Amino acid sequence: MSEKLVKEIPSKKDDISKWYISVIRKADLVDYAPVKGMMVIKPAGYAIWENIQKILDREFKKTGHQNAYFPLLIPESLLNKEAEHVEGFSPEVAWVTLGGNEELEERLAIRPTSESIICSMYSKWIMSWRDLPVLINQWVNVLRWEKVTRPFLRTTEFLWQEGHTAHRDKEDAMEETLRIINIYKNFIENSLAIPVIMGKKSDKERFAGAVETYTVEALMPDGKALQAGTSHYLGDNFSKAFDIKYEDKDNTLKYVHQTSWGVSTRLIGGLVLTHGDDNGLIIPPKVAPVQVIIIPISKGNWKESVLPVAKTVKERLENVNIRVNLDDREEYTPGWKFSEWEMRGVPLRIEIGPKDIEKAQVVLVSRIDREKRFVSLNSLEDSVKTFLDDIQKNLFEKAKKFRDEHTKSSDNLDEFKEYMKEGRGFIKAPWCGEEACELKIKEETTATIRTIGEKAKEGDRCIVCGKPAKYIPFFAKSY
RNA sequence: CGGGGCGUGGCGCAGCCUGGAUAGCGCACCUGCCUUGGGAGCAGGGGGUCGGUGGUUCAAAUCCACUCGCCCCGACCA
Repeated sequence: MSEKLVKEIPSKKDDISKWYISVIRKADLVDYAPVKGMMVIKPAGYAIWENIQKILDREFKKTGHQNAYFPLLIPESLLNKEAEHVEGFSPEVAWVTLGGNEELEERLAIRPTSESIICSMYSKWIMSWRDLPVLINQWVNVLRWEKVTRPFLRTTEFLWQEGHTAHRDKEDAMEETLRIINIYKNFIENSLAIPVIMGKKSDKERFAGAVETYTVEALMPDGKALQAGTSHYLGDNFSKAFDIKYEDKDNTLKYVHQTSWGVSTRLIGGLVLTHGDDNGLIIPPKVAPVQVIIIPISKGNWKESVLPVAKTVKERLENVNIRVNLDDREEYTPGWKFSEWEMRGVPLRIEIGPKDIEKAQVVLVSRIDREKRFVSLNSLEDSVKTFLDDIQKNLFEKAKKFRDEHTKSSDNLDEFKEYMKEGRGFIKAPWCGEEACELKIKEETTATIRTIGEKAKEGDRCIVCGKPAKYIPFFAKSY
């Protein structure tokens, strides 16, 4: 696997940024659009998103959520209602000021997130404790005027799902917040094969308007952390700002407690960075639009001998719901096709040639390391399923090994700085809980608290100020 | 938003410094022959006006100004 066949892709190790751009474009996931910072998600990329949606949406529905759709445009007066929220988002909001040729009386924000417009509706809809909880999600686009963009990882417009729920009290809302962050963790680890650490954000890193932000953070191969999903407990901040009250069993009016949560197309960027190699993309089987590519070895009278078998193999796999393609194009050689489908990230390849026909077998080849399994046609379906499962598992194990090897502990600031300079990665270090110390670390290393981690033990001292530590956060540079 | 780099057929680049004739190369594409178990070979062919605008000049891909976009580092950012 060391030899590099696709020479147009720069080495991942040498220059991960160039590698990333090169891979997503050669694998045909994305193209640049005419507007700065905006991208076209092409069919190969969008199909991954559809698979992400399918799996997550099922989880949301299973836990009682329903989908709805709220408008793209938000009146300025609504956006301004929750003070902290406005402050957090106003630098990156795009505005509509004209309707046709008429200047609008009130500017309309293109949603950067939908808390405000959804809360304005909730205040109309929620009257009684019997109306609660409200569990609504929407799959939509949002717009944020980002200064620096990179396809999938940070774009001006992106696709996401945003869940917005309302509950009777803190306990119920907090339970929801945690339920969702666990759904995210399980999905990202099991389906995307990306290990994450789950935890709370510090006050400084918290979502604008939230009481508590829970996050799942993944470590990318360059040692930087990627925020993969967040789930916020909003308390009654928004219900007070938007006047969302219900009459409880005890005949008193109470404010609802809310949550909001989301994951975005950024997950695709994380998937590419985590699993790809110098031959291109590797898509985990569970979300791969094409899980198996069949390449007939076009030799001699292959159209009469090999091709019919290849077609049968395809049908048999389709019958057990495996997403499979047959590349029977005549104009390309098998070797060319191997490289091409590897670059596109198809996790498993089936080769069928004259030799295999004689032996009533096919050759299965893993995208990860080109491990070959020669399997009997009789056991085709089971062999393929097993191999796909193995690939899914191996991708996760590989990523987890990397993550663990790049997670260090330190209780000494100089050592901390050394670690950050060299390999980067997660560093666990005791912290007193003060923002001043958090800022100092950021100034000196550019690392931020990704999650505040577990509670510190008796005797742990803050790595910056030396006072008793409250937590052992995970620090890292971030995307 | 600050510093740096780059925009030339679909992609990757050369040419620019030191202005001058038909803008060149590799890949991709089209036609034909021949091949096919790791990106085959030969022959023929099509396609660009040099990111945009303005200027200097007899003459601009090349010099100057402005502008748009992309990439990297930083700041900012859920």
